[in-house]
Amino acid sequence: MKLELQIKMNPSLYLRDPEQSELGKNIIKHSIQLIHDNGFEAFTFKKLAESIGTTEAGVYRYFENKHKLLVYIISWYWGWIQFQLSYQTNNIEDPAIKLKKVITLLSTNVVDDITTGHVDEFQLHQILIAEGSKAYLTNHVGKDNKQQFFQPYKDLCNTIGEIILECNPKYKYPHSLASTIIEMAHLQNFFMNHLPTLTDFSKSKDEKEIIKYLEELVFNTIRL
Amino acid sequence: MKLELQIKMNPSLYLRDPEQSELGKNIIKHSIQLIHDNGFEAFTFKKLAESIGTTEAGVYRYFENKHKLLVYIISWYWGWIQFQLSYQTNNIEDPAIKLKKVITLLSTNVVDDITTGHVDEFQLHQILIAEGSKAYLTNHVGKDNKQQFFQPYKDLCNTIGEIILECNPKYKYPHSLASTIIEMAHLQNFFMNHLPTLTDFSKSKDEKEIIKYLEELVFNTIRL
DNA sequence: TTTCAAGTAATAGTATTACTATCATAAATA
DNA sequence: TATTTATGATAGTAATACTATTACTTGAAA
Repeated sequence: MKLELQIKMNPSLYLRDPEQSELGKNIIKHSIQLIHDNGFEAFTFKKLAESIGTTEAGVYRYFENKHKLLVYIISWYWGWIQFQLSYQTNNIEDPAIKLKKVITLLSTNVVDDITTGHVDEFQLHQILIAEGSKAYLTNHVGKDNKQQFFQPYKDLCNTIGEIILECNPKYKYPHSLASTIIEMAHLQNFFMNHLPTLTDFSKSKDEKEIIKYLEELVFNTIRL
Repeated sequence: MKLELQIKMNPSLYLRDPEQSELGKNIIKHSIQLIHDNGFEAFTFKKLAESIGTTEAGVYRYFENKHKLLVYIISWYWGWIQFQLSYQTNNIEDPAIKLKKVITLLSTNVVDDITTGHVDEFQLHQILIAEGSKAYLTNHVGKDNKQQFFQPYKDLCNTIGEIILECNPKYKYPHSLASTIIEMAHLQNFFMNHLPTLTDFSKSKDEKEIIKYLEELVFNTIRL
């Protein structure tokens, strides 16, 4: 039996639900491919339409603009990470082990058993590293936030914050530390591969080094 | 006597040196104003030209495109921070005090004595918070890096790394910790103001809280 | 004093992007 | 069978990101 994972998305992100049609699924699939290959700036609905074999207008029936499409796939990713997290930490008692799982999960390209159809999680992880912050670094963050576009990110941050508090109930900055872990897992990876002198992992270029760095950072700050 | 601070810029960033003419200085000044007010995405050379009272072509004589202009003003900022850092830590022996100065410098809108003419450092700090990572989060990072566009950032990161090593010569991740400090000083500030549930500073919205958080993070991880 | 180059301004034009609108047709559904 | 719905095909617009051309101004060298 194959399990199908469905992640519930904020309907304000789309005009027509891309999960409900072949064209919709193709839009998601090819968006991930194209953004991964050429970056978000070079990504246009015209190129996307050509790559799918539909027209620009066809894409616009699903997504108002490319920013919402980016937020959509990023939200999907956070939902998926949230699931992975609850799955992987299920039945684990020790919060320190849970927190280590979190760090590893965020720092690694997870190879997954559970099928998610048209979504390539490896490419999505790469997109998050290079484009993730573009979802919120806009002059319309406030508006987007009011529409709950960043809820999956916030939920994840809260979940991680709770694990941090399980480790040390007196720690004062669980949310900030959670967002630091998330962002740094990605950013140190980007630096390691593109601006290596900003890190200490340039020789090995190994994600495990990032994990070690983050573990040291996190566990030293929460054990007071 | 007023001191004039001149920061040497990478000539590959511009076509004509903006420091050498009134129009050039106006381009820098109004760019900072416009990017600060409307964000980098909404910023165009046409709007810039209108705001200065010149033409689009006039701007293109100085900068090839708006990305290079962004990198220019960001590089200028890192050069300025580098100067502030050496100025403020001059004659200080204790590396821990130096490191605290670093954290405060990066987290705070510095009000400055030394005149820098047409540049508004307060607005620049805000630009760095919201747009800083867009300088390198592109599909042409590699090319830009080869042209040394990120040298001022790297220099700063090395300087901070050295201070970290003065605190603890055995610490294994001085560069990664330095880039973490820099990026988090900005990102936690952005989150505090725009996505407050990702931080623990939402009530006070006070930069001093960020400084405390970062100090705890940094000093707990380097004292092993 | 002329001239010649460098800087600036004004205007026009192009390719691409980010959309919107319209109409036809095929498939699903009532 | 009628009708809604999704898609496809085509066209068009406003804005963006440039490039090119011409002409005027100024200041320094010949």
